[in-house]
Amino acid sequence: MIDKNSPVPIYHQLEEQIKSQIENGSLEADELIPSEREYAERYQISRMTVRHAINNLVKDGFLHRQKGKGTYVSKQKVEQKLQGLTSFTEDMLERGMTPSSRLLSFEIIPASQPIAHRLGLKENTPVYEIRRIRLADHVPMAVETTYLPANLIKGLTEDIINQSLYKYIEEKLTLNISEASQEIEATSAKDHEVKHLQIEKGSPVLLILRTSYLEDGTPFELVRSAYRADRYKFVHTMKR
Amino acid sequence: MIDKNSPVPIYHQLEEQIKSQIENGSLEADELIPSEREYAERYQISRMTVRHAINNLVKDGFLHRQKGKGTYVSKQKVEQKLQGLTSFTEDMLERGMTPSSRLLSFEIIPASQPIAHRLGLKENTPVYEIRRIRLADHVPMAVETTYLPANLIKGLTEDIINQSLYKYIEEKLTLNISEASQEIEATSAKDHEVKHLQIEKGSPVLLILRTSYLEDGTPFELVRSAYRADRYKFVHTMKR
DNA sequence: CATTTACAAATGTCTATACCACTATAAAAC
DNA sequence: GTTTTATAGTGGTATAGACATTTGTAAATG
Repeated sequence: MIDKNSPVPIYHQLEEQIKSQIENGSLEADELIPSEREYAERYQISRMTVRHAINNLVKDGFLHRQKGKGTYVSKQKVEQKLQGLTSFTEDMLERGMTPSSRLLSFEIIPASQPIAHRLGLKENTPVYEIRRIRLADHVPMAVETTYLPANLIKGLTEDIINQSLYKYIEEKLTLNISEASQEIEATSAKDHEVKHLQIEKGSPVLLILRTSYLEDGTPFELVRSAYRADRYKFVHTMKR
Repeated sequence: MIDKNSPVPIYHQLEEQIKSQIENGSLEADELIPSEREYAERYQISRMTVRHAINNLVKDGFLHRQKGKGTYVSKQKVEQKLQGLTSFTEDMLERGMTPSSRLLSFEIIPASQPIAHRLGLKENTPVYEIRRIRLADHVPMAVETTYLPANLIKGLTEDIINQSLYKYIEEKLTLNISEASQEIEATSAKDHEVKHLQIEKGSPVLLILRTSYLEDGTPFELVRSAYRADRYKFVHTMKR
């Protein structure tokens, strides 16, 4: 079960083991899992290592602790997936749809004041501007405009943004994407959105403005998306 | 600085101290904080205790670690507040507005199939149904319908929901609120929403459907909110 | 029988130490 | 001068033990 000589840390092995026992049902919801001391004894590992594993599972909502009693398995939530910061492509694949894009424009422009402000740049700093129609199963889903600081996200090409921008940022540029903040509102479709999304004039659209950050807090991406309200619903979870 | 005899844990004291140093600027963004060994030496505490404190701050996005180098202060995000699961009242106060409510109805009804399903109940199980108009600075902001399992959230009164429902659940019922999942979409206002929100027919509204969970994963609340799109924007952050 | 007390078991906090992997730099070798 | 090698410092993992706090139960007490 636990391989002490494996390069993968013991706490992570135990974590995965408990998680799979929850998922395959051998540990049921509301059930008390073995105590920390029992895990430690059973696998001949330290109790602190067991705590490390269990703490991670508590943080992710799989378990919850009760002092003096023990650690219980939490019920599976209805929306267990589709959380966290994802790209349009990742999002659509999760929903079981086939994502594609139609590129409207791709250029470097000087940042306007509001865009510069949100990206923490000086006005007129060069930024990539990428305008796209996003499709799901070949039907227009959203019109999207992305701004990226050209001095930070270097060497962008059409190929890269057609593949995976996040993958490029994380693997080629070795930058750590940490989090994003979003503003979500409802509006009526503007003229160009009516055209691109093939909807009636005045139809409601879901407007999402996202600012994404690297690990050190630097904003690296600003995305304005206008989604067809009849085809898209934003889903997320949040902690108390 | 650190009081070993305090009933508040050492790791928590250190956590608060570092956090306040970040907030008052004595630790600046991108700066390397003292090493774990240095904190341990300086306060004569164990390095594991220091790690406990730092890990919590990393989890909350105040710091980020880099193996072999050290631990850095992260830049403050623009939207640092207003994250996490909050009530309408908490939300409005954060936004600097004065919240109030107008109760439309408050009764116990048998749960319809869709409501029962989302709350993990059998059909016709009794649930509280609370219909309210939510106001901010005395202007209608949203119409809201809340469903609560009557067998779980016992003893509800009008007084309680006019005060703080979450406070009642957490303190009087001693239940631990853990998280919520939300579905957010844009629609056109229905007739009754037009009336209650004092908006034009066909105006866009932001529809939020929230299911809230206790620590053990039990759903305890279902809320359907229709917000005036011209006055409300939903803001949140999410981790990669 | 009811109440109090004692105890066992669980998680929570904390210590002191050890070794690993990674990074940057200084010293040594070429 | 350039390359290699050693070294020191950092966070990452792991150990073995100690005591505190909370909870439930069993035993002692009234």
